[in-house]
Amino acid sequence: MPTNPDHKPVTIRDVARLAGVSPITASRALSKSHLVKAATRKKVEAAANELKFISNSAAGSLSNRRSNMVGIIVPTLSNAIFADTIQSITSSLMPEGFQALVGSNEYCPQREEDIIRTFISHRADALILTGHTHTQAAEEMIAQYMIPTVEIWNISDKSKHICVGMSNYQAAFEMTSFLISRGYKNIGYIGGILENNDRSQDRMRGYQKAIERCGWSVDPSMMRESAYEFASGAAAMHSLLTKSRNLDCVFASSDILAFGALMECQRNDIRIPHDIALAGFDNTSIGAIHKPALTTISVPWQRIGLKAAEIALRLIRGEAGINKINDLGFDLKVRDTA
Amino acid sequence: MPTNPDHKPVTIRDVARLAGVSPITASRALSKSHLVKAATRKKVEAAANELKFISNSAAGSLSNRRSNMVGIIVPTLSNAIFADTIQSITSSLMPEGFQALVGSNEYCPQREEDIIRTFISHRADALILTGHTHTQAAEEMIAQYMIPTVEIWNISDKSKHICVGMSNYQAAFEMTSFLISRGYKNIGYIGGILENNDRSQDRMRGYQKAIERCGWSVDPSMMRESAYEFASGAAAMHSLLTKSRNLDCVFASSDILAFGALMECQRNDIRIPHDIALAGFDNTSIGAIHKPALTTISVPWQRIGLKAAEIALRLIRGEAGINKINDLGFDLKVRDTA
DNA sequence: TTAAAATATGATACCGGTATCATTGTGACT
DNA sequence: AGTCACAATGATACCGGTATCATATTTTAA
Repeated sequence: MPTNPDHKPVTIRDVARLAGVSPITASRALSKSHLVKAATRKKVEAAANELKFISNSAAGSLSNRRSNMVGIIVPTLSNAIFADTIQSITSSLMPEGFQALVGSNEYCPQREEDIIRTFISHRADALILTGHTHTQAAEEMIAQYMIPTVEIWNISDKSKHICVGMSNYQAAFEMTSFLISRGYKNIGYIGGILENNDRSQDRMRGYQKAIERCGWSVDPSMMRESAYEFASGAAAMHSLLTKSRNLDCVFASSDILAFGALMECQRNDIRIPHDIALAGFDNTSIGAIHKPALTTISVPWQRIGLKAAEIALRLIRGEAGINKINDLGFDLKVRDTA
Repeated sequence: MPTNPDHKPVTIRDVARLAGVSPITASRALSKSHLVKAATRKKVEAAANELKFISNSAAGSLSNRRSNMVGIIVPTLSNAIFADTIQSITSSLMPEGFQALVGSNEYCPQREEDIIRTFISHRADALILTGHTHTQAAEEMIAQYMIPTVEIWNISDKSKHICVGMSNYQAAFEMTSFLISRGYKNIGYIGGILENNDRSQDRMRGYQKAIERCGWSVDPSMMRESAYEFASGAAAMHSLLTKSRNLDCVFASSDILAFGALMECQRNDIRIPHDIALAGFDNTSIGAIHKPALTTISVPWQRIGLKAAEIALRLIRGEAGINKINDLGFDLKVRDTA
């Protein structure tokens, strides 16, 4: 099991020798097969098979300046929506021969910068980043090394990069407007941490805008900022319940938070939606199956992953005519809780 | 944004020229700094900084035969426990300068084999695989290219590789025994898909063994096999409820399944644990916060990730004296549902 | 003071693929 | 038969680091 220092892996030259051709021909036979005769290709393939040759892609990428790797950065893997996005990106990338480099920055742009640096060091052919919030240095590296970059999960015409996602602002606005239209007057808000998180910020803006559009004024005491964890959502709900007696509805900017809030209500024998209505955001599978089922915003994360992977590949291939903003929309899922 | 074909990235030679030293000295200054004078190192660092040099690790790994990448394969990212494991592995790897290559095989060994092949192609320095079930060809590749390999999530003395995890058999055995000790007589079982999944198989064996130890006989009509999704767990519970009138307890081999089962019970106004007791496996965060809180097996997935990363690094460094089987144990979390 | 050892730097070659250009077949068409 | 276009293969060089060994410089020891 300890690494054997004098172990020589099979090289393309070994394959070429066994097949009786030159190394370049062997190389071509295995990658650009249309350039060699079928018979030659067969011989080379047989030899490669015989030796169980696995091409060294470091050597390949050094030569042709393509690493066949795409770097993906999400805030965290502990949130199912990001894990699922990565899943959908990687499964689009793999059949095209691309390997995903995965990193999570824990909502910290500085850490994102470090990850981008190692991705560039590995000469990732493209980057897929979450949101618009990056450090100056990160943007400069991306520009200097000219790495095609796609941003997912939020859209904005202010971004330098191509975006694939939906308007978090608009979705939060519509959900809040919907809640207002249902007659709720005192709508609390439980949002994610705002710092360095444009999605959280936009969702909060959407909530505020909808409140203001009714001529109401936004009441900061009805709003909570909390980490994306069940327990934090529960704590925020607890705080809202104790501070606001007339609360009749809560909009949580993530299903995780909504679920935490729901649990807190159950603990306090508050009936949902009878006593307090509740809405979430993200449409996680748990919210759909739970009873009462969670009213939420359905985000097309799977299509976001597919589209982001597709665009990344097109950028790598130098294709033109790619939309800068790719709005995949959202769905207001009205279910039991509101 | 389209790739500029005649863009020359900064190389170590550029840095060396600017610093007024040879390329090798520049290389040493940036990696093995103890071999150069402090003043020289300063000059080189300044030059690298000035040019915003990012070393090409493909070139480096071609030369020194170390890619600084570790390949990790889990069945899926859609299950929080695996996403969290990857999170904990990558955050251990990153400070040591290693990049994670992530792949998911969707519980299919053939796909795992393909992923391993691309990992070897990228010359991953080590592999971290889930469980013991691999194809013959995969084992041969690993042996031929002598890739240090760690298996996580299950332990077995039959495996060729180093294992980090816990005994799924023992845990299921103890949970079932606990349920029996609580007086339940008709314990149903909802397990994961058995094919190609040693964890599922071992958990089922543990359940069966505990039943048999009491002199009871295992009743296949009390057992269900289902995919790891809420909806499948609910469906399995539905099936159990309709087929087995005297069911008084259900052991689900995963919290996801248990949760689906719980929802199904709520839909049918079956009170838990009053009418039917329920136990899960994995100790996901949702089970802990839910009311009633889920009785389950706590698996130290975070420590599994840390330990696996640590061992992978030690294997890469050629250290000796690493335990073949690393049993990190488990905890029976007795909560509300049983 | 001088040899020996240790430190610092450099020249060259090589890792293992493939881009590039050159060469040799092969058939088509005049 | 001869010219041309094209298909198939090969020789060489290069991608951008670093291993290896050689050389120059300084320090230590005798």
